[in-house]
This record gives sequence, structure tokens and C-alpha cells, in this order.
Amino acid sequence: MQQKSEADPPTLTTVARLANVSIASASRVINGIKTNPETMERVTAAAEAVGYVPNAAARSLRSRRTGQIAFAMPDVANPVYTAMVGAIQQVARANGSRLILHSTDRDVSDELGFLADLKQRYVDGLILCSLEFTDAHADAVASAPVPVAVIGHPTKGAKVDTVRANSRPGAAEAVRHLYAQGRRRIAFLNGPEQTAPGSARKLGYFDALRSCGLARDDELLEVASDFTLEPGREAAERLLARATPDAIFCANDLIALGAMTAIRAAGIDVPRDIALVGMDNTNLSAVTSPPLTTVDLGSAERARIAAELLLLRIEHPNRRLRNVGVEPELVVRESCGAPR
Amino acid sequence: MQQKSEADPPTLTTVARLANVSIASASRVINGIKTNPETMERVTAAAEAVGYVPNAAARSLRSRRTGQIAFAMPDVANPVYTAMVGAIQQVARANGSRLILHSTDRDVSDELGFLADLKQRYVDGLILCSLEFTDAHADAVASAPVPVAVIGHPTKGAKVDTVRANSRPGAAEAVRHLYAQGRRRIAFLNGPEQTAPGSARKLGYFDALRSCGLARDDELLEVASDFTLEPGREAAERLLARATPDAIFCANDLIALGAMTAIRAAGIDVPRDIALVGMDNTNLSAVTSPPLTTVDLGSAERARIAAELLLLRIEHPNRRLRNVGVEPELVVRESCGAPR
DNA sequence: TTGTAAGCGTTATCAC
DNA sequence: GTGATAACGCTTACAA
Repeated sequence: MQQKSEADPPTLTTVARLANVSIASASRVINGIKTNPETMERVTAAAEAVGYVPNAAARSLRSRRTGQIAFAMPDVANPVYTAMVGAIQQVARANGSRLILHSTDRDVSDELGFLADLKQRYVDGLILCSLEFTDAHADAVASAPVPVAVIGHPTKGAKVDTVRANSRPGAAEAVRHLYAQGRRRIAFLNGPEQTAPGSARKLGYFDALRSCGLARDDELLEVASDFTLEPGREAAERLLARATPDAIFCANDLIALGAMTAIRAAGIDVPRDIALVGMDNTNLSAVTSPPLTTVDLGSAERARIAAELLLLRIEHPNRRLRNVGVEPELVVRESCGAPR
Repeated sequence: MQQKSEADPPTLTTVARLANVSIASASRVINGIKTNPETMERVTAAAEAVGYVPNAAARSLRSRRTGQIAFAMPDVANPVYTAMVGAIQQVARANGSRLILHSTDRDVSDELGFLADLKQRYVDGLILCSLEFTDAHADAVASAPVPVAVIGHPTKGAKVDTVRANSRPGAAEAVRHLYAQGRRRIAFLNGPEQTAPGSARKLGYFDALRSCGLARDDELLEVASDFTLEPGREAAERLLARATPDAIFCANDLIALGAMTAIRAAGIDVPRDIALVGMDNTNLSAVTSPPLTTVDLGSAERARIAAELLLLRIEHPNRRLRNVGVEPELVVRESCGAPR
């Protein structure tokens, strides 16, 4: 037989007994529902005395609210996403919610698995930031048992709250800036091209070439195997081995930083010989050598907005869908100064 | 009256009814407890048919297991901690656990509040990484309702599983390396000194000065207001405004990177005029210009070990306490090459 | 092997 | 205003 030891945590029953009231009354006081001042006083004192704290599982079971939201993103190590985590955490905290973090490592099936797990109902909602939003994603999101907010570009017609960065015009602006600086052999170091950011940024690059009257040159196109440092460095090496660009537009800051390493290793000067531009305006871009010109895509702001949309949607499931765009902004630093 | 609509999620009852068995049998099948192959078949089919997934809250309420662990750390934006998050996430996933992330922003009272929140029992355990482990922390950890594993240096005698980095000897080794390279005016750019890392690294710095026969010079000591980029840059500016070191040992990589920016801005060459060493061996250190010599404190490994200790402790609450140390390793790169 | 039934700790609907 | 009491969805003795 199980002995009710003093060691295990006090429940509402404990409190109610001590205060000489019913469990119901105790519950009311705990939940701040209006009661007779005297009973309220008694219950409060009793709760205080035994150090009562409501049990999360019991509460969620009854109330169908977990007080938790999840953020699923591709890569914890990328400062873009940590900026998002920070922003989301702030919103969550203000709302009294906990944050479940899930890194998917860019694995589509992992994302879909996570989406399926939502059926366990351990969260009230999900913020999904995925690099590749497939039809399967759209289906999974549509049939998800809890609200989902997407950071990125869902497939056309997906019924979700969405926050987008306009990276295509952002990319174009960056490339036009290089052109305006006098650069004419502008290379593009992309990340994986089947991803949403990869394809959007490539389109932006082409847009700019066209509007600048520059010919597309496949020799100046290279793709890193991931949006991170080392793949960026390797891709830059491949590019430099066969071409002599006077500028490189990189699909994000990490690739740019990797490229910077490769460029320096090749004894080439930035920005004199090669101008460099990144994307994301991560906290790193201000402290590279030289400081990196980049396109701010408002990562933290997008995340903040997504979190707020999600919380609103949780409160009002039938609220009409929102689709917010955040405008890019070119941040000019030394890495794309005048050519020699 | 509440209508049981087809839209709301199937429960065990739904499955049991469909399979024509009792709830208990259904539960057994779901939990992989041995049953008659035929009923098992029926239940599995029924569960499949209605898309049954167990409800997390109900399960935790009964089983007293949440399947969640928490990681509380000072700063999501610091790559040291994201490396830890990555490692912990891997262990958690392998264990089938979810990860709750909590960033404390180095706020002691926030950490204590989070510790107190554990009473809600929404996690099975906590990995705590705090910069300043006070007596209040020790008390809170000791009386925590779930196991806690600490990354860092708990106060003497605190009864917790612990994983430490030996940053004091690590710091000393870095400084001795600078000495061996011929540097004689070795400055120290620390982070906040009342923190555990701050005080340990300072002691290591002094250890090395002593063993190298160098005099302590307060002019060469400067403190950044935080272990991050911008405070590091500002502190370096203050230092350079009043002293002419030929080397700077920085309390971590972010401070070093900030310092690098300040040094470059002052037109000083690294490593010719000033050699630079950081700490943590974050993924950034290989791609700075020049690449940063640093001390690897095994962040990811410490986190991995802490996560494993925590999971073990959750499984075996009476297991004897473990206190693991991870040895530092100097990683030499170009930022501390030969002086002019 | 399977079914019955007693909770896990709450919240919320009732009568009182 | 307050107190029984019935859920919430599940696990697990215990009985059959």
C-alpha cells in the first residue's frame, strides 16, 4: 500500500484540508475567482504554508491548455535562428508560456514527424520555420490539432498565419548596390537551391543582373551544401579556383563569413579585390574583418510577429488569417567599399 | 450539453470501443505490454484507423513522467550555449524527450524563479548552466522536486551532479603559450568578475603570470560588462586607450572577436603587434581574420555529459552523485603568431 | 489474457 | 459563496 508521505508535493486537497474548505473553494482562490475574503485569506495562507504549486499535467488535462508553445527551426547553431529564439522566448515569457525548442537539422521528414507529434498535445501551438515548405507540410499544418504559425514561404494557398521576409528584392538590392559600387563580375554563392531562401535569393540575383544589364554567367554561380560556415568556405574555394569575380553576393552571413576565410587564405583583399555582401544582418556581421555589408531580413522581428500571431490564434481560433511581410534593408559596411 | 463531435481527437475509449475490447486492453497494446496477438491486431488496427495518439497531459498525470527536460542558460545568442543546446537536444531526442529552453539573461533572480517553477512538474529534470552559482542556488537545487544537473561550478558541497570545465588551468595554459611566443605585456580582457568563469579565468591568468615570472600590471587588466561582442569591443577600446599590450588574453571568444574589431579599428595588426587568444573554441574561432587561437573547454561535451547524467539520475534517483571534469585544450591558430 | 475500477490533480457544473 | 461531484485521458492493481 502506498503511504502518503509528507515528502511528496502538496495538492489542492492538502491545501483545502488545511484551510478547512472544499477543494472547489481552494481551486477558486488559486485561480483568482471571486470568493469571500475570509476563505480567500485562509486558503492563501494554507497554500503558502505548505508551498502549494498547481500541477501542470493535471491542469492541462482539465483545461486543455499546456502553457507551452514550440519553435521548430533548422539549425540552433545559426545566429539567425538564435535571434529568432530570443525574440520568441521574450514573447512567450510575457505570455507566461514555456518554450519547447526543436532543431530539425533541415530534415524534412523530421519536420513532418514533429508536426505529427503535435497530436500528443503537449503544446498549445507551433512556430514553424522550415527551409523547404512542401505540400506535405501544407497538409500536415492544415490538419494540425493546434495552431501553427509559419516563418517563411508556405506553398500557395496554405491556410496558416505567415510571416515572410522579402528576400528576393532584398537580394536584388544587394546586387544592385555592388553594381553601383562599380563591380561588374558579381558572383553568387548560394545555399541549397531547392530551399525557399535559396530559390528566392537566386531569383533576386538574376533580377538585379537583368536590371543592371549584366549577362548571366554560370561560371560565377556556386552553391554551398548548407547555409553555414564550412560549406561556405568550400564553395568559395571552388568558385575562386575557376573564376575571378570582383564581388561575391552570398546567400547568408555564415556563407559570407566562410567565403571571407577562403578569400583571405587565397591572399585576396576584401573589399579591394573582391567586395562581399551577406544576408541576415546577424550579430556577427558587424565584427567580421572587414565588417560585412549585409541585408537585414528582420529575423528577430519576424519571429516576434510570428509568436504574437500564434498567441492570438490560440486565443481566437477563428480570427482571420494574417500574412505579414517584413521588408528587407541593406546595411552597408566596409566589405563592399570601392574597388581598386 | 457538450456534444462529442467527430472532430475532436480520439481517445483510448474511442479505440477500445472500435476494437471491441476494454480500455485496459487497448492501453496495454499501446504500451507494448504482452497481449493476445489477435486483440493486439484489433487494437492496432483501430488505433491506426482513427489516428490515435496518446494524450501527453493525461499520460504525465498518471505516470508522473512528462517526457520533458529543461535547459536553463544565460544567453541564447552565445555560440557556446547554442553548442550546448545542440548537444543536449541530441541526447534528449535519443531518449525520446522534449527540450524546454529557458534563457535567463544572466539574471540570478530569474534563475531562482525558474528553479521554483519546477514545482509545477512540467519537466522530469533540469540542466542548469549559470554564471554565478550562489548559496540560494544551492538551496533551490537541493530542494528541487526533480533532478538537476549543473554545468559549471556549484558552491562547495552542493549535492548535484556536476560537469565542470577546468577553465583556470586552461586560461593559464593560454597565457603561458603567449609567453612562450615571446609576448611580455600580456593583457587580460575579462568578463564580469563576480561570475564563476570570470573569477576562474582571472586566477588562471595570474597563475600563468607568476609561473612566467611576469609582474602583475593593473593597467593591463580590463573588464567587459558582459561575455559578448559589443562589451568586448568597448573594453578593448578602453584598454588600448591607456596601454600598449603585445598580447591580449580574452575571457571568451566573443570578447576576443569584439576586441579584434577594436584592434583593427585602431590600425593595429593581429598577430604582429598584438597577439590574441580567446576561450571556448566556438565555431566562429576558425573563421575570424586571422583565425583565433583559443582554449577548447569542451562545451558540447560538457552539455552532452550533463544531459546523460540527468537522464541517469531521473532513472535512478539514488545513484551516487557524479562530478565530472572536462579538460581544456589549447587550439593554436594564427591570431597569436610570432611578434614583430 | 482480459475486464473492472480506482485513482493521478485539476476545473467546472451544479445544487445548496 | 460554498461544497459535492463529475469529468479530463490515461495507467495499473486486482479480479475474473
